[in-house]
Amino acid sequence: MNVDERSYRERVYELVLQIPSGRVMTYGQISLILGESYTPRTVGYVMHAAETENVPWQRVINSQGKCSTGRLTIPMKLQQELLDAEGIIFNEKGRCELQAYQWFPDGYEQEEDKQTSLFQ
DNA sequence: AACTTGACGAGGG
DNA sequence: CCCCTCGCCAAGT
Repeated sequence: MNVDERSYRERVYELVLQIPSGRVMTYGQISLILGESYTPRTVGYVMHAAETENVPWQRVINSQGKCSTGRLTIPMKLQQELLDAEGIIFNEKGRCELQAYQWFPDGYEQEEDKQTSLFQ
């Protein structure tokens, strides 16, 4: 019951489980929300075991809007295909528009000032 | 107990 | 855009 008794991994999974289909979060974003000792790298470390834990691991990508699972067991192609099936569109370079797909939990919405100042 | 290894990210060239 | 370096820290050896 106590939140602090949950393992490092479970806190990450609990957050990932909340990501709606067709939306994504980044490793850095998750680390900022969980705070303390969580860093983008450790979040990535946790996620490599996520496929066996019944969590939508494909909805976590890097800050550039790309999948980065290629080096280990999971082909990047598979992650892209799963996200494509959820309606996410990747360009030729394997990148998607984070502005369109990134999801923020309640209380962590992106500040609007930043979005309006980005004229890309 | 020391050392290595990353599903990362920001910054600089 | 791509490539490199460095900081970060849990887990595995």
